[in-house]
Amino acid sequence: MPSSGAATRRTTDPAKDSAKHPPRTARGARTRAALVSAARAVFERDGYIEARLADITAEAKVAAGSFYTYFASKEEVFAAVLESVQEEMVHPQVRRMIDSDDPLAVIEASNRAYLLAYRRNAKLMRLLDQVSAVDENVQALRRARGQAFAERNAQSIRDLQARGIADAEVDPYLAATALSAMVSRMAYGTFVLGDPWKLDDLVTALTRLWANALRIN
Amino acid sequence: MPSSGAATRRTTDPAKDSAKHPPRTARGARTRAALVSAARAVFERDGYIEARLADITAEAKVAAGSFYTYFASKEEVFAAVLESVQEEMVHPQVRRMIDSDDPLAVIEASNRAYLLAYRRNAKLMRLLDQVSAVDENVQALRRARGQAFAERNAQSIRDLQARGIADAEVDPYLAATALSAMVSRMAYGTFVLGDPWKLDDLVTALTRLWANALRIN
Amino acid sequence: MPSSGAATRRTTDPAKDSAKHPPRTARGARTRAALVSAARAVFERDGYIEARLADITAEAKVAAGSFYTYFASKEEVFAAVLESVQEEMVHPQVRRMIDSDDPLAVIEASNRAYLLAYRRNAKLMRLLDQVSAVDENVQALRRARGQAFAERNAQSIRDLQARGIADAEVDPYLAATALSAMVSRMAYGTFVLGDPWKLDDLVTALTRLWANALRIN
Amino acid sequence: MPSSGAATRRTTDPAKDSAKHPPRTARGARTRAALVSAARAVFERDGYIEARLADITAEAKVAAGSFYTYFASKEEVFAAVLESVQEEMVHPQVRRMIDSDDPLAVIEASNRAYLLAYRRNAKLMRLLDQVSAVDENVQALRRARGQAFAERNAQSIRDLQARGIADAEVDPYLAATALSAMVSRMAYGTFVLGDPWKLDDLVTALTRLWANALRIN
DNA sequence: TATGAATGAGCATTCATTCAT
DNA sequence: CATGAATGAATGCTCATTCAT
Repeated sequence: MPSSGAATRRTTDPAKDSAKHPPRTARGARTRAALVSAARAVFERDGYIEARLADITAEAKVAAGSFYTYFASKEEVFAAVLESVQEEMVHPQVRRMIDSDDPLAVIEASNRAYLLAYRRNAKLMRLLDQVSAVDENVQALRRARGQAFAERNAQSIRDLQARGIADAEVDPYLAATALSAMVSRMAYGTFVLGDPWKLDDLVTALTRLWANALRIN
Repeated sequence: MPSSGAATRRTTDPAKDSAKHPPRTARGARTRAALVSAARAVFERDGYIEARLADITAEAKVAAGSFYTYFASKEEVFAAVLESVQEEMVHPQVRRMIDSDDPLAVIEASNRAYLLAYRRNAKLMRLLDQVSAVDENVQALRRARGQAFAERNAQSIRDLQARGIADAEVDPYLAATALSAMVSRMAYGTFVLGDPWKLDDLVTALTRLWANALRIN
Repeated sequence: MPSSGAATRRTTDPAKDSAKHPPRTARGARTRAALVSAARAVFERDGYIEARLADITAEAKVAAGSFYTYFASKEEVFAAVLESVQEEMVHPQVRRMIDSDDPLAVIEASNRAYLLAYRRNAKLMRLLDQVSAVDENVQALRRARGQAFAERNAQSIRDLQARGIADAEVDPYLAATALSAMVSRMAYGTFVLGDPWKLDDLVTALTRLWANALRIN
Repeated sequence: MPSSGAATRRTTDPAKDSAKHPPRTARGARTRAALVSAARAVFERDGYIEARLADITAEAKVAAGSFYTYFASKEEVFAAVLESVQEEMVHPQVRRMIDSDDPLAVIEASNRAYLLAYRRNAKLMRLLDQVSAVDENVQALRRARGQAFAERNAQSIRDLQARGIADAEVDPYLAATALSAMVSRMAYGTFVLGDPWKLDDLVTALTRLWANALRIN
């Protein structure tokens, strides 16, 4: 409402033409990048809800109106922030188990990698959690990502079951979802909420729980 | 709470007399109750952030100003809402395992009870999740509650370990936390986000994973 | 976006609940009246387009936000202004000619009355013209009013034709519309645009043209 | 223009070099033409008030800044648009009556020509009406044009009066103004507002009214 | 000349909070 | 206690206009 702002002007609302077209100039690219970077800083500092567009433009040392050259809303910059950190966001997964692999070692490595990545991006993860609670698009994005990982992990579990070294009774997809959730939630507690676990203890314990849960060996 | 660079937003004195003396008359009690009930409805409908005090007073069929007779802020009504549903909030836990119990049956019963309670209060749980992402007090409350349950479950695990029927290698408290997190997160996915698990399948699978994880038997 | 103003909040847009409910207090009634009166003054001074809600609230010596207690938009206050001057707006019409009347005298009287009323409300008429050019609702209102008068005048013409003292060849409704338009347009030119006609000359000339056009006698 | 109490809104120096020297190259001429053409399209589509310079430059496939190479403001492009359609704008008039002409036939032909021209340029006329309500220059232009036609028609009337075939009692200039207004207003109603008159009926009726009004014959 | 990014004043609108009745 | 009108700071957003390239 956005009609929002000044009086509504357009009678035809072209669905808030998103995307705004990318910068056509080097200067434009710089400004856009400054905005995305400033947005990340402000979001991480103040949280998504409290973040004011004015704070973002101030942080980017850019005029208030310039924001709208590149983004149509707070949601949109947030999406751009996510995009810009996509590789950091990559959810490390339990790699596909290969016959030759030692399953325990693979699980441990995966968990360690996941937790390290989480710790590295703890602020971002907190942010993502906040936004998910409020923005349906982000929530959907997050679910989709989670499901993709669950599916991969499910495949690993199927492999192990096929090799006869994992409990054949558990539903691979449900188990993958649940165990991933367990690890993810512990990472959240530790790195976002500040639960006082030590990384190595976490890795050891979660790996053992995970392996036990699948009755590996 | 953001230590934003932006100007202070609230003009209210932080030392504001919170807790607002309780109603002294029957009429006052009724009004207060109407506000709490309306607040819950509005919060569940619109979410915490979107909820306007005006909506709450409207829903309660009470004048806007009357709100401040009983509460000093949105946070405060929310606390009152939580208070009013405290018993529903009681987090069913894995009951202390007693020698005579069949551990598996106990775990299954606990999980089923937990999931049923979660399903019954799904709206509230979603709400709690939203508010936690935004209000530090609620977040702290939630953590405290979670830790209490974890501690109880940890004790159960210690018992099982002492009886020699659970993996002695796992840290009881960490395991309790992680497994509780797993169940809780699956409940959230299912009843809040709408993941399409069936209750019985969930109970069965989570119970098996939990039992396996502790190498029970 | 309306969206509009701050970020869009409601997911359910109840079609901009117009009407806002009338004041329930004497004070409220006074404030509302002050706003309507201020709005009229500002509209007449600055024109509809240039009028700022801030100017209106300032003129009414009322806080900016109070505007929205009674109106949802500029259009809505404008409607209230029109309502408040409804009787002044009453378009004097050519009264139904009765057998005993002297048609010429009736026409002259009607035209004089119309022109006087127009002169009295010249600012308002200018305003109405401006808004009609921009707001479809007002345009529709104006047309409806015009058509009603045309219909009455048409009936007068039919009477005269029936009595054999008006040109039977002219379409009564079309003639009524056209001759009313002629008078109205001259009033606009004179009292709004400042064409230098003298009232009596106008009355005389228009009456003669009108009577001639119908070949009265 | 409002002598509003509000702060001055435009920062532009009123002594701004209007008229912007004409294009010096062929390319410049093309760009200017594209802007004028785009402006007309946008004005007719969105109305003068709603039209954004950005829409015009977009429609012209020209950069935003290029606008100011040729025009200093929206008013100025609008003037250029009017200029570019000047011949279409030519208000067909009641041609000077020549002794040999059949006055009725001349009037009918003039009215028909006028109405046809109006129909052809209905969008433009609507636009002109809108802008007149807001821009004093355009309003003045329109009045001047109207007066010129009135003067010509007045001369025709004088001729007819001199020939003894028109009512000598009517003021030629006032009558010319009033009858022109009548026709013009009916054209507006029909072609802009959508009153359901048929062209031929209009021509017939207006011609008869006009002729009657002057007591021709 | 053309480009398109940057600017920033200007304005509408929301809503928690106060307070006279 | 209840009422509901008044308040006004806070903020998002628009768009004419400038200017470096």
